[in-house]
Amino acid sequence: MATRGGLSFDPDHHSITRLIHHQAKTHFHNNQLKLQQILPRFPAPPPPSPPLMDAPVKSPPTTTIQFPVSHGDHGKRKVLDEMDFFADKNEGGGGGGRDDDEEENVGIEHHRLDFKVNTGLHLLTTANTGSEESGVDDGMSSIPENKRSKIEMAFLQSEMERMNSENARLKEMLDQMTNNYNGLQMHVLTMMHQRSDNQAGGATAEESKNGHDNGLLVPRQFMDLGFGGNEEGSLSPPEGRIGRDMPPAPDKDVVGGDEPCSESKVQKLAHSPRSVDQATEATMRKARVSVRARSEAAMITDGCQWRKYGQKLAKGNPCPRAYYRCTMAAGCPVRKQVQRCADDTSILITTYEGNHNHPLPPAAMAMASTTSSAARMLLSGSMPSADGIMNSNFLARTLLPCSSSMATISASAPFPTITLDLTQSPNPLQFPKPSNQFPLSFLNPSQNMAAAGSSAAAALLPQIFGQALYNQSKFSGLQMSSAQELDQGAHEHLSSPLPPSLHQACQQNQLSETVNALATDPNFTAALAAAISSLIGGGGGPSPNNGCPNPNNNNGNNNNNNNNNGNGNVTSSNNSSNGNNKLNSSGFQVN
DNA sequence: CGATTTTGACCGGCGC
DNA sequence: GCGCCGGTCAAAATCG
Repeated sequence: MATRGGLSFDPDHHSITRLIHHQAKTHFHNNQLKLQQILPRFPAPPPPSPPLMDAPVKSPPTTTIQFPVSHGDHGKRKVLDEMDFFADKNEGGGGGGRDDDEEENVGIEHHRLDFKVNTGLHLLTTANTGSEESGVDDGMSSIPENKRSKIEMAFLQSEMERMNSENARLKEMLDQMTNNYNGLQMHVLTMMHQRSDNQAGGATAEESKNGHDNGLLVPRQFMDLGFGGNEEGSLSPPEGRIGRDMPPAPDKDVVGGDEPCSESKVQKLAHSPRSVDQATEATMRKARVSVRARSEAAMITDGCQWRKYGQKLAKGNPCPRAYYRCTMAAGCPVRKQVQRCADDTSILITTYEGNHNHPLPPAAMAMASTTSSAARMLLSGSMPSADGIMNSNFLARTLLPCSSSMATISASAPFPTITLDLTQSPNPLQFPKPSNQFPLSFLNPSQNMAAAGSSAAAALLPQIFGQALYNQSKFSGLQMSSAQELDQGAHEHLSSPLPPSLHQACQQNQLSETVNALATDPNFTAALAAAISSLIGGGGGPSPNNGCPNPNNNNGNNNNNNNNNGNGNVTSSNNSSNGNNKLNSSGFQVN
């Protein structure tokens, strides 16, 4: 490694760029030698590089070797040259800037290009891109030092650009393959699950009818990812059910939150004409999906719009619990509770209940599909038995194939609850680190990510947590008929400020990396939190709405109306993050 | 001024 | 029956 092709590589510097440079030059030199053997008609390249790099200098007339150089002499010659070598197809397509007098050389050029393409691996061939650079080597001795260094610099730059783009392409491909793999895995698992359900008599025809019990579910134009609109429609008045607008009685009936798993109610419903559906619905509505995510924000981004309707201090947790209901549609019964973990206040626990009865934006759909799938599977597994016995491992794998340890089921009543823990590290095999993956990632991973789309990351910071969840659900493969649809949705969701390439890189690479990084890299998490804080501008950062209150919740915990902490005045300090609440409600802001 | 948040009060289930 | 507790209501306050 120290020496190659007669050039010495200084191991002390460990300069990758030098190495690349050296290898490229070596390859090119070899190719040039072969060229000269095979195409004796063409004289050995006169020191072409200087003209190549220092544009204005006389360029050898029609010397074929120089031909590519003369193509796109518009300043960014490097790139054009590179493109030329790869795109002989494109070349034929009427390459801009080709002179007529050069036409006679076309055949020769193609011949030569073909040869070059066949001389080695694609990667190496591209390394030869600066074929004219060969002249760099050849004429190196006669070139002034500064010119030589210039040439080398330019070459290195072009090399790096090329490698970066290649790196991005490879990443893309790998991500797609990963997605496909996960999707297939999901399909297999869900089919197995379906079969086992059918055997156990548990997988209901209802679910199948509704198309909710397998991973092949069609998105249903974003409609009610939980139980179909039929159920919600049948149960819920079309509108005016939220908050003050809604008549009290129907609300409670519909929400059913007041009767935790009461069998009497289920039985009552079972006797009604809509018995099975209703019973399932009633139980379903009580099923809860809890998402644990490490976040300093007051609320994770799930794409929905929420309105806070209450806050209390729950027993055993000094952090207040906030109650939200979905406000994206008038009658949406979905509610969620947000509370920080008592043990680790950096963990935000979001518990969802119910199913949306309205269209959802893609980002929201991802979360909704994940949670509603979790709830459905939880119920489908738990309903037949009183204890809610089911194979949690299977469920976990089905929900989160990337990390089977991330989903846990709480057997504790009153509500069957499944917890998706996004605070744990996913299986590293699912997302190999870029640095291991791509030989050209001589940047450290964070740099790599930054290179992939740092600006995009900045633009997406408010969504990253949601995107983490989004990707999680994406890889779960639940509810989505194809990864493309999710991708599309994500593209729509992310589309605005990004150029296509960056957009795609961001979508397919960065976000998945982000998920990984979020779970694995504490530094990244910290940086992310800091960035979010700065974005929010509050600076106060980690004193979110539901952040643990100051320890002055004197009266302690167990007052009837816990939210007032006993004297009603303290609450304002508890909720001192008032300003934050506003932002929270958007559902697209991680506040 | 409408939308949202705050917050004290209220309701209902549950355990004793 | 009583108190605890989780959950919700709804008037007042706040925000944009």
